[in-house]
Amino acid sequence: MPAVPAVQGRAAGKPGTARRRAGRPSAALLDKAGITAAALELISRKGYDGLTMAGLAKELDVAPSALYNHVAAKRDVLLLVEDHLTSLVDVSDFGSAPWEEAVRSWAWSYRNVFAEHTPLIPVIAVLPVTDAPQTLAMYETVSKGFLDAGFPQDRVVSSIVALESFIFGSAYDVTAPEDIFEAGSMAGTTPNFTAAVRSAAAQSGAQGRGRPADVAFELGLEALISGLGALRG
Amino acid sequence: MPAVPAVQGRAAGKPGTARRRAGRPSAALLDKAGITAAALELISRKGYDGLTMAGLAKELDVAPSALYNHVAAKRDVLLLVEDHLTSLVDVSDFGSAPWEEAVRSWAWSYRNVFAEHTPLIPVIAVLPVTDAPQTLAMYETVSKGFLDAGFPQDRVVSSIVALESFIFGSAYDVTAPEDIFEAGSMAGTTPNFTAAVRSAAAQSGAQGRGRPADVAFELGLEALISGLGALRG
DNA sequence: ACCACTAAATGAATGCCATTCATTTATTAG
DNA sequence: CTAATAAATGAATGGCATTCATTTAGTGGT
Repeated sequence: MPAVPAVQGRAAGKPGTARRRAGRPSAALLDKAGITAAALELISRKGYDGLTMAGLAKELDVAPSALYNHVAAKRDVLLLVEDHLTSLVDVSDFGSAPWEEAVRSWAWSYRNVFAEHTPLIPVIAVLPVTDAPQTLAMYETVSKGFLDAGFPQDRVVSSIVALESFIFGSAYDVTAPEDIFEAGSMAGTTPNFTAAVRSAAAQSGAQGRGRPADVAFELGLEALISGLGALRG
Repeated sequence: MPAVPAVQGRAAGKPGTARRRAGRPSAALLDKAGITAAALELISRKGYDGLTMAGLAKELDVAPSALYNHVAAKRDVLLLVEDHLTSLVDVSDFGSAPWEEAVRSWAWSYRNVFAEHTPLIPVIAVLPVTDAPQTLAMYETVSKGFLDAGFPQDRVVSSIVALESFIFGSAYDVTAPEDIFEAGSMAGTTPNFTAAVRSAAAQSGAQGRGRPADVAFELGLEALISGLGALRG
């Protein structure tokens, strides 16, 4: 177990750098924190398509196979990233603000964080919480907020799951192109839909309303907040 | 353009079958409908991991490269499958039942169809409707339902998007393992969450309530229906 | 009737990717 | 001191989507 892992990356592989010889180095080059940081850096620079085990290894100035001493598979890397991102979600209003407001700020923050990381959503959705301590911590804070707000204990998890489902779906929506609903040559066959799309576009142009994805998210979130809020005892 | 494409598959590649010689065959072996059908068959048999271009080609008794005369990339195959699945979504209550009920049956049907096909969700979410005629047709029907129910034109699209986001997120939830929320060794540090999880499990065991994913979906859907319903003029 | 063009197939690459394994070297436990 | 373990390299491996040259068959124009 490495006590204090060495600084990682070291100006990743300058051309002239002497090749490291085989065998265990005196100080470990890798650890989970470093792998996570490098993965995030790589993702922000090249996107999720650019996140390959080979690319990650290069970022860390290490052979690809070295990564497998620390993670069993690429999925584990995604898991590390996911858990780190969850720690960025703002839960601070739980305990200090009314339930409605706490949910509102949590949900917006949660959506915004994962809108940039939608490839993780399939991973999260199936991820046992045991494997993700930060994620578990978030659930604890949110659960306490719901219980303190008077939710019956047996409705808390379902309510959170419902909100989360909406949040994940909405995160995808953020990544959609602006003109996703333009029917093009088919417009003639879909008069009602086409009119609705045009009307929404006109609205968002004239009014000071934000991006379509934000409008839909606000609409759905407020509906969920008031609908779920009615469950409180 | 093939007038009447030949029956496809033909007991896919019996060992003894003579190898087809190179060159264009008299009757086209492939078309989009056949590719779609074979893809669905393959998916249902081997799942989305088993849906490879090579596997699809084998299913159709054809060389992999032949597929590229009909689709530009694998993404196009997914698109064909997506559009076909959308045609299975039940929109029949729009026009014959009250708005609330129509939305309810549509949403359940939509979720159930895509719960088996979550790998398509990232594709759908970014898919311009022009490329998917069945999907466009669904939007038309649903839009008309909203307008007839008295929704202001400029809120229709946002409302549908909000519902869809919830539906997609909930489809993932269906695929989650039952014990996803078991905190295991960390349970001690998350008392509120752990209690809520146990309480929900007890409820669903004692009561006749369905799977957790169904409970959460119903909860969120009813909240959205009543929240969005308030927008009607 | 001929000929150029296009459509639809084969089969052989190509390059990328995650993962595995044998090997080497260093640290640690008994 | 020695055996076990940890952490690195480097060389496979097998699967994957995709491309390209080639072959054959239909089609439209003169």
